[in-house]
Amino acid sequence: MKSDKISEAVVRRLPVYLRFLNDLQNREILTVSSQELGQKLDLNPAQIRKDLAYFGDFGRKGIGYDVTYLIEKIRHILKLDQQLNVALVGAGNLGHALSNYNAYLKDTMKITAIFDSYAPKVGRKINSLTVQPMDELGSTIREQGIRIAIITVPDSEAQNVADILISSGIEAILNFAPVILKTPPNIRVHAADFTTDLQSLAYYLRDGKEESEHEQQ
Amino acid sequence: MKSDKISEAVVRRLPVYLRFLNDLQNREILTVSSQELGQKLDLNPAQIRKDLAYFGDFGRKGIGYDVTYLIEKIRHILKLDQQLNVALVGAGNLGHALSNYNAYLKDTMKITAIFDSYAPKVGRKINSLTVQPMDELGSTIREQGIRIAIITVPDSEAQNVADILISSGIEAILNFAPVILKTPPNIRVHAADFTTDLQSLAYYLRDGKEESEHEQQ
DNA sequence: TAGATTGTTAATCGATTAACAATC
DNA sequence: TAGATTGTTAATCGATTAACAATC
Repeated sequence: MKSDKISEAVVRRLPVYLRFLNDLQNREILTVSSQELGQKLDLNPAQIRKDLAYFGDFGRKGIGYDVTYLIEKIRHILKLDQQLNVALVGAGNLGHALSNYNAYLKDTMKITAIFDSYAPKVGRKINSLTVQPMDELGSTIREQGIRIAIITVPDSEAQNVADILISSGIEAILNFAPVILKTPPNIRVHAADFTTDLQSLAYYLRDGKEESEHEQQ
Repeated sequence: MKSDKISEAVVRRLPVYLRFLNDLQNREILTVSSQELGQKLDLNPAQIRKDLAYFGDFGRKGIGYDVTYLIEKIRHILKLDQQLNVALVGAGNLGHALSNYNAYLKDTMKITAIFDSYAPKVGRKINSLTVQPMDELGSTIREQGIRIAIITVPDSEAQNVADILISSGIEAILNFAPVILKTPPNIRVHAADFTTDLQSLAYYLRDGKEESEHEQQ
């Protein structure tokens, strides 16, 4: 059955499926079942079948899923079957690191513009991209048809940068700054804040006596 | 009411509360209600009260929560009231970037050792830490009492590094490599894979006609 | 045909939210 | 006292899992 509203949990699993399917394709495996998929990805096979069935009948009863076909379908669902240019704001160490992932993201998604407000950084080259000043942001976004931005500026600047991005027409933001951005409801924001990840990880450390009853899942 | 098993969703919100409370403390605000908290963090006030109540009665009816007291409590729950040393494996760009967050994490969590398997990187300095070879990993982890590790190596090496870390006694891993690590159930792993974030973000891009009915939440 | 595996409905489980008595 | 706000129970909502008919 098609459409309904798709939950965020489902959407977040799709890239995970895609990544593993690409792997299978590289190993020239033609077909995969929800059971194998579930085993490798630590997910319930019924969940995988259900996730995929939201978008169409991609499998064949008795057979499983054709790897190449499913890749194509998921890429389409995620809109990765078109070139998506990404802007990166904040040319610090983290921004620098992320721009290296261009190769991994292949042709479909690519950081094609880097901005920084700090004058001495402007004009420097990062992997063949030249760091641009913030006042070129609007025009570059329009020219390159950029719809997604990554924020890697210090937290004190993040909200301001987000506001500028949004007024320049950006639709989605991946925010690495450890702050909660206030944005209009039609802008999609994902938090990629590793300090939160790290701190929640500490909770699960074992600690001798009194709390050894929380089973770490 | 104390204990029960705490869900992961609850644990992941605690660092978010903590971050905002630190903010309030810096602004010398003494007290906060679940309503204000909910407003700023985009969460339901009842959820916040319930989350906190799992761990104790931290609030005062009619008043709210004492900021300083609540910070202290959450820090204790997350085990951030002790020094936690963190190992970082992979001295590439991303590893380099993360080591800069030491200042942000304050005294409680700190990257205190960096490892890399690539000989020319060994011996280099990154923010006052010297990159160590992989064969010093076990001894350093023991000496420094390190219990948490961050993996920032290429995906092809990630599983191998994880195995080494686990056999050296690490309890929790923050994994930046875009692979699903196979680990024993008593090891806590959080995925910090920004390629997944980015790809799921693309799903929510607007696209003219046929799919304009998925409301982006 | 027999075995495998999907798509889907129904059952279960868990998390979020509403409501309110207790109380500062 | 009146107003505010907690902690907690009950209601709701949503997501996961089990089960199975359909079918390759």
